[in-house]
Amino acid sequence: MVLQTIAEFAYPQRNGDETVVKLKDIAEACNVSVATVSRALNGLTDTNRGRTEEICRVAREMGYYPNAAARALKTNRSNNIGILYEDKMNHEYFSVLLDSLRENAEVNGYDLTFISRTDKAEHVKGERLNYYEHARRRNLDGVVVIQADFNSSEVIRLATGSIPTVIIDHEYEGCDCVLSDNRRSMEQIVEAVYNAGHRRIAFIHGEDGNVTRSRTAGFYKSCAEHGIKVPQDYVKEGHFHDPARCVQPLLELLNLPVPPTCILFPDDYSCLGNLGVLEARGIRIPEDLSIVGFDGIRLTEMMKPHLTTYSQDAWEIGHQAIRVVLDAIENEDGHEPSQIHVAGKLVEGETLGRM
Amino acid sequence: MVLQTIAEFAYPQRNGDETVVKLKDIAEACNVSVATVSRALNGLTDTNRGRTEEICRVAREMGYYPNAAARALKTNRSNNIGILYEDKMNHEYFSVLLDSLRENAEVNGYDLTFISRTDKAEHVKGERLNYYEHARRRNLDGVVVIQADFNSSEVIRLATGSIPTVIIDHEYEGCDCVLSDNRRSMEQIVEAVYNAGHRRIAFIHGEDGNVTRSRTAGFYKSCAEHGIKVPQDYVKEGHFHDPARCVQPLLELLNLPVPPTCILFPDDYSCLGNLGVLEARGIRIPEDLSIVGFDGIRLTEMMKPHLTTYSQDAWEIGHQAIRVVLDAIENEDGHEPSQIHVAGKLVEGETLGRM
DNA sequence: ACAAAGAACGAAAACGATTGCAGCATAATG
DNA sequence: CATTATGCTGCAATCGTTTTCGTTCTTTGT
Repeated sequence: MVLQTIAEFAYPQRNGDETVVKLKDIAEACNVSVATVSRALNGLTDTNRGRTEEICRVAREMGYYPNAAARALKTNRSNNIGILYEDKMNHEYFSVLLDSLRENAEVNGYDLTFISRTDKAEHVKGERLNYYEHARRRNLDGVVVIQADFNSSEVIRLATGSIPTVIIDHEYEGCDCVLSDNRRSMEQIVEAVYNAGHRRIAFIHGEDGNVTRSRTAGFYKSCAEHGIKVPQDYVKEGHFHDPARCVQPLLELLNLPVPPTCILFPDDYSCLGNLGVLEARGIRIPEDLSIVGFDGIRLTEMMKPHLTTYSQDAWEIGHQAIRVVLDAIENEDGHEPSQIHVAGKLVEGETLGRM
Repeated sequence: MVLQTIAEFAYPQRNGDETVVKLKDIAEACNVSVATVSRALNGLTDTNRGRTEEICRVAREMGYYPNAAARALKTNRSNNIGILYEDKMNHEYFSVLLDSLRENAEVNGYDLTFISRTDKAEHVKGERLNYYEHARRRNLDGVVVIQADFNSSEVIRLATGSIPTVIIDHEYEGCDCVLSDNRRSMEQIVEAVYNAGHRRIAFIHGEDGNVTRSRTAGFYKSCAEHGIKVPQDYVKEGHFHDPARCVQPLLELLNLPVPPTCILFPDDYSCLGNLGVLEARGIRIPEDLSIVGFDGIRLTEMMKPHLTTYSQDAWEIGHQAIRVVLDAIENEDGHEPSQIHVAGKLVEGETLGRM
């Protein structure tokens, strides 16, 4: 079956049509110079209308596509945007983000390339190439930093270098960045929990960092605004995407003399992964305890009961990131660094009960 | 705090060090010709030992890195490998695979670029660029197809074209491909289930395709080998990564006069997502029913009870894919197309009970 | 000591595109 | 009709490398 399909489409002249069409070929076919062809294909103004159309037609017929390397060499533009991330990307948020970046770059005619740090050049053998040099070497037009050690000199070098760079989920002063609006999202969550009647709200946050600080700030602020006084032992440190390291704080909360009626988790994973702990103690969700996750991973919708969580708009973040970096690239002079906060939205599941 | 850090590393001469060092600069500094510098840096033989070392030293000191575009133009090699995937990549398997590809490419001095199909060129405006042309145009040295419509003429064009291509999880005759050994993995699962004492084993498989066929074949084969006669209505069609579309077949199985004692799901998602259905009917896992997933996503370890599943070795698949495509690239003539099957391993959770 | 071989290097031609400049028509203007 | 403006076009330089080929100078063998 499959073989049939292949045969059907097979290209017997496997090497036959491998000649690459270049400007020169079109020029000869049209009896004009390469310069004219180049101008015509690039849609420059000073070209004869009729001839331009003919050249374009012939180019299409001959299957012409510009050689990216030659063009990059000459114009110093690669139509390529670098993606920097250091750790593994085993998180749905990143997957969606990456998809978004790719698609948004694509519609603008840009490709995405991962920035690595190795190089085969002899004279630097063994040495690690720094990100910035790598980006320069690859003629990248811009860079999107998805996830990295934001305090490393390397990343800062990149952000302050001459290549347009946008940072995701971290703030550098004077640099372009796009962030999930962590502060506001916590506020929204607290608001919803409050509206459901809860007054004893606990928060297990992730490890220290930008994200955690924003969320914690949002949590306290919103509680204060609703007149809730948060006991000190209602806020515990857990760990992102690591249920095992959230067990301890969770148990501490449950064992409190006056335990919370609702617990906010650092993310969906650490929440879902601890359902077993709750079940083991005979705690019913949401009758006995309400829980709220964060991220809105797909599984939260599939499970019973649906997890109440907060969906970060990873797609929009990617969209904005590309928009900003393209502006920096194509609008070189007039570009003003901007810090964009992207809001997500609460996903109403079934684990937040009314009190 | 963050600002401090930035200030610390700040590069006040934000444009000062932006001059790019090229061969010519090194040549002048060393009083030799560019040709010599090029040869020295590339480690060619016909160069003086002492001078070569000096040139390398100077190059390093001046912070030289070759211009990728110029090199690509001249050598017709970009040190760039294309990645093709069409759908969204919201699946852990793909994330790991991508990470693996990236890292394995990186240690070999290659970068990864996504293949898209748009282009800004005037004469093709509006028309979709086909994958093959895009790959050529970008001077990609090789392509890894992660996920695509394998029956489309475009993909086949790519696989049969002159650019080294390796296909993941699909078989084309005469083409390089790396696959999860779906057949064998099902056999291993059935074996484990059999050893746990089960004789009434049902299988909900995913939608039709290569993967499903291999798994189904493995299922039947292994059952036969163990002397199990599989009733026709023990094998149902479900859908990958879509719990909702697995509910129907699941219910049909549960309502059977002689229901199975163990159900194999197409993947972890469709399994986990249906735990609620089972719970709603008061079915205890694994006392009343054993279930087995597929994929080994992280959440399966975090949940209680741990899901018994089968972990595909995505990392190894990526490793092999890069190995194969690099061989095809660098060993152009002597390369023999190979079909590599990568085995995974059973993850013993707690949802497979003894009968 | 002399021819042949070998080692190391430089000059220059590519690679395929873009673009400033000059030229040559033709059209517009006085 | 002479002059200037305008619209297209081609020539050639250029981007930063790699690589062929020839030259020079040193080494080796007899």
